[in-house]
Amino acid sequence: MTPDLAPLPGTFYQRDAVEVAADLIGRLLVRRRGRALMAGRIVETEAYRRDDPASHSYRGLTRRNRSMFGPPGHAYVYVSYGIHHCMNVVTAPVSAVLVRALEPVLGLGHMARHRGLDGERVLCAGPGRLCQALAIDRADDGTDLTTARGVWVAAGAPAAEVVSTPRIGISTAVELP
DNA sequence: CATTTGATGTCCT
DNA sequence: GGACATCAAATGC
Repeated sequence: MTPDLAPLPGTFYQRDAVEVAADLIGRLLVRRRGRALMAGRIVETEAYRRDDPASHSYRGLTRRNRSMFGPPGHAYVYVSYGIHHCMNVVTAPVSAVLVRALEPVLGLGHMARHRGLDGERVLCAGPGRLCQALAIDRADDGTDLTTARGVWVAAGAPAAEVVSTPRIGISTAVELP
């Protein structure tokens, strides 16, 4: 019953961000750091197209968002509110999908340790929390998600049904689903 | 229980 | 100086 952890191919990311955001639900976000192997089922995502005023790419290239202007299929990791890290997958064109929540699947002990928790059970619910659980930070920005190094996305079991809601935690362009 | 506040990198005006 | 794709702890009902 070991899940297939092979990375999804680059073609997966060569699509519109909204399409990729829906297709990511049910997939596995896999993290290997040294001997530690962790994985979680992606259960919540958010698409940020280039023409979205809430997207970091909307106002053009900066030092922070450089990865969003690179090839699809790479990671865009940024620092949020000066404290937390958030991880996106870059899609075509100059767009990205924020990974907002995971259902922990593999390496829960590592996740809990990275979170600095003992009894706490909220491991990966929230973009900042999941990056802390998987020990993802700016050093992982730009990682090629199509190779099994560092961090990547595996096939998992794509969700049969995906629901769309107003976006979470933003104040610009809140009307976009 | 709900609401407020403190932590503070990066980009904005 | 202010805003922000956040989170946890403190404070107020």
